Amino acid sequence: MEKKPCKSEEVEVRKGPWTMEEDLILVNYIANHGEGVWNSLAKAAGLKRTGKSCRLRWLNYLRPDVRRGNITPEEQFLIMELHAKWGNRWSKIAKHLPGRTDNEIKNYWRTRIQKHMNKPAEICYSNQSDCELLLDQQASTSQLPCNGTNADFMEGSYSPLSSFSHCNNNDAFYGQQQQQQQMIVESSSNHEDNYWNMEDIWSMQILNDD
DNA sequence: AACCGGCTCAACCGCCGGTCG
DNA sequence: TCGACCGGCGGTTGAGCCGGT
Repeated sequence: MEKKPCKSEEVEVRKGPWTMEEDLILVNYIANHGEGVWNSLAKAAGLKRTGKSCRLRWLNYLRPDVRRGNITPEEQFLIMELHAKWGNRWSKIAKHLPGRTDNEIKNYWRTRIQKHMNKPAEICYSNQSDCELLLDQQASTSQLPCNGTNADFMEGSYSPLSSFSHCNNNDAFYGQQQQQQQMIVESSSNHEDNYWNMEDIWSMQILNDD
């Protein structure tokens, strides 16, 4: 009874960046068994990771409906509007941006929006015109990383769905995957052998799924 | 070409509330 | 009722990338 429970099993807990093998194991396991108790899942899948780490990796990166990069002007407007309303309630804000994670929104806010907060026009953005003012400022400083152009947005011709219309697939699940893969391919075409994208992960998962 | 500083974002940390035995 | 466990959340960190000098 002197032995502390579980301590001996905590010896080997991996931290740091996830490897492709770990991603594959996690995706494969969830595809076959679904999400469950994360600590148990980590052990059952044979991952030397904490349940928290697995959950975070799945929710922020591996989940098939995660959209990555290319925050659209409308999303930016929504983020600013909801942040003005709720403050740093990132998960609450994320619920109103399908496919976006709280972590991504949080990062986006801190790196792309917060640094401009000293500018007077950005202090109050409770309506569309305020947002347009901000977007106009950002356009002049080339700070807007998005698919749709500012001109599209200003002229009202831009639609948040239009950038993804090529993915209008009956199978929403794989449509989102394709959309995600395309974005990743477009944004990181110079990745070398040490990198991989969700196409790699999911194609391997599909192969292993039978 | 090398160095440096700023930027980005994946991942971790610590805390809190809910649930269950 | 209480303690252990778990998930969720917001804040923070650090490695890698990139552009400027």
